[in-house]
Amino acid sequence: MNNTVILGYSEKELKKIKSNSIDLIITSPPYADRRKKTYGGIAVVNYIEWFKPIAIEIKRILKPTGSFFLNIKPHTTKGERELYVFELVLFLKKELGFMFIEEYCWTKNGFPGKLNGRFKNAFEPVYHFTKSSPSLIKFNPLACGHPVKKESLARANRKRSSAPANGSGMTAFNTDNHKKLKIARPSNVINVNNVSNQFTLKSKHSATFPVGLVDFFIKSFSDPGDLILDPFAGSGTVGLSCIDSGRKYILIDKVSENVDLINTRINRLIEKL
Amino acid sequence: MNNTVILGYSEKELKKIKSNSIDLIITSPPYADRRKKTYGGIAVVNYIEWFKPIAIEIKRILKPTGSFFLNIKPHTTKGERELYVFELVLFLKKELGFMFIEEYCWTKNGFPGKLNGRFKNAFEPVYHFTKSSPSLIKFNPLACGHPVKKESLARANRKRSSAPANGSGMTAFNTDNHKKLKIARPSNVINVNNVSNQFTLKSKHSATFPVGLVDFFIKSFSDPGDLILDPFAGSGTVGLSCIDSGRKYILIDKVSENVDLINTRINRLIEKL
DNA sequence: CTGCACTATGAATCGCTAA
DNA sequence: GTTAGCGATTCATAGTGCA
Repeated sequence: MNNTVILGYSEKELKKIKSNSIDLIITSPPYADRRKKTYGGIAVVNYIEWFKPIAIEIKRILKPTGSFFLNIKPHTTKGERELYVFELVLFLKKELGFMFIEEYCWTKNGFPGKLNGRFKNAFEPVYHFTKSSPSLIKFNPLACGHPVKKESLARANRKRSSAPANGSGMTAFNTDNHKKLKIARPSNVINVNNVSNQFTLKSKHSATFPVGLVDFFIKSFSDPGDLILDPFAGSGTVGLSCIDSGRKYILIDKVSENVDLINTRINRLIEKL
Repeated sequence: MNNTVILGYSEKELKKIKSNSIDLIITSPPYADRRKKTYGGIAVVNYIEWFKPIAIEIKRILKPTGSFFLNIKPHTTKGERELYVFELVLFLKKELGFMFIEEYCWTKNGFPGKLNGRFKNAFEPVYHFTKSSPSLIKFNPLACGHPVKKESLARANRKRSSAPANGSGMTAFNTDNHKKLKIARPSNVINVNNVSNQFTLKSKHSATFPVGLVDFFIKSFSDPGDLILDPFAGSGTVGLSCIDSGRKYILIDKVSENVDLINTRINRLIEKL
């Protein structure tokens, strides 16, 4: 069951997947009170209950070395930001037994919008869960590292006139990381601007995450040949990232227009290669 | 009781402050399991219980038009990020009756650390609470807006050859905001790098938030002459921001070295003016 | 005045060691 | 066993001094 796009309900389709068989799961499920036309619009008060059967299957099919990334941000109601996402994260750890590793911050160019009672929203969280201790998790910390800045590198290569005043600090600039790899450790803030798909797609699907964001997690937390799953595939961005990086994918969506769109995008990418 | 620096315990000192008298409260309390030497190191399991009496007083003394900003980020334990901060935010809303307006994201240059099992931490949240509906809250949305980029302004002034294909998007560029004020609406992501205080302070106090971050909230959510409170003043950055922007301040800290440090920094700033 | 060299440090994180 | 404390690692930045 590799490189498949499935039209169906995740709560049913995930049951057909073998336990401990998926290397990485990354998804942006429908947010509460959103996408009413395509996904029915889950109410805030029902959100955890709605997500629970999905989460149980995710935990079952994820490999012990695997990671689960959840992108979700609550909307505002009458000027207040909803808090069901915090409750969901707590539920996944305390009730379902996931380990909560980290919250990443995806920063983007927010929609300018009106000068109303709040600033524009320019970030979304991505929550990172695992089944086992993080020391056992597949992790390539420098896969998405950015080049060390010129000044830092220059300083590393410069001859020291004297030892540092104390034991800390400057010693670091003589490490393999700087001198050989020239790659700096990435941070948990990932800046990828939203891209409009109005010029590339004739579709009404609102773009979820951009491919650059998905790339970051797939490259950092899986290896080529690994199997990646997105149970709410939307426009199929996860599939495109997998093709680019040599991973296999399973994409599930219950909306047939989305599945058509995914196949169109994938075929177009494959033709290019 | 204006422009005062108080040596004392916040849970006691706040009781002396009149109800509905403070325009804005911004603070970064000691995080759980941190600063054991100066603040005793509150355990994760006791954190909400510890913060509750402070929060009750904050709600009492804050004006109905006022805002309360809380900067706190949980540490990691054995590779997992703690979740007590999410529980605290839920508690403040559900049990104490605060309104939760927004989560802001402060991005900074993270501590490099070694190439272990996680990326470096380069952001902290700031949670925004109020006592009343956000439509009643004091808010200057453009106080910290940055100038509109040249290209956006050019587009706004350019004559449209045709109406936009759909109702969204381009219309925003014809607003007063762009054409008259030439100020762009700020976002909820605030990038202020940490600054070393090695040359400005001979002190062991680690700088909490930088003055640029405090400026952002004080200018956006209060007016000149307003009264600002920081119940965990630390090195007194909130006081410096108030002096710069013409606000009055009450700073409280239980560590006498911190109070000395605050007075030194304030006196030095006043001498410069 | 500009530019470059140099330094210290940041609510970091993990793992080892001593108590 | 359990925990507190300390050492090692690491990179962007701003202030300072000097050419």
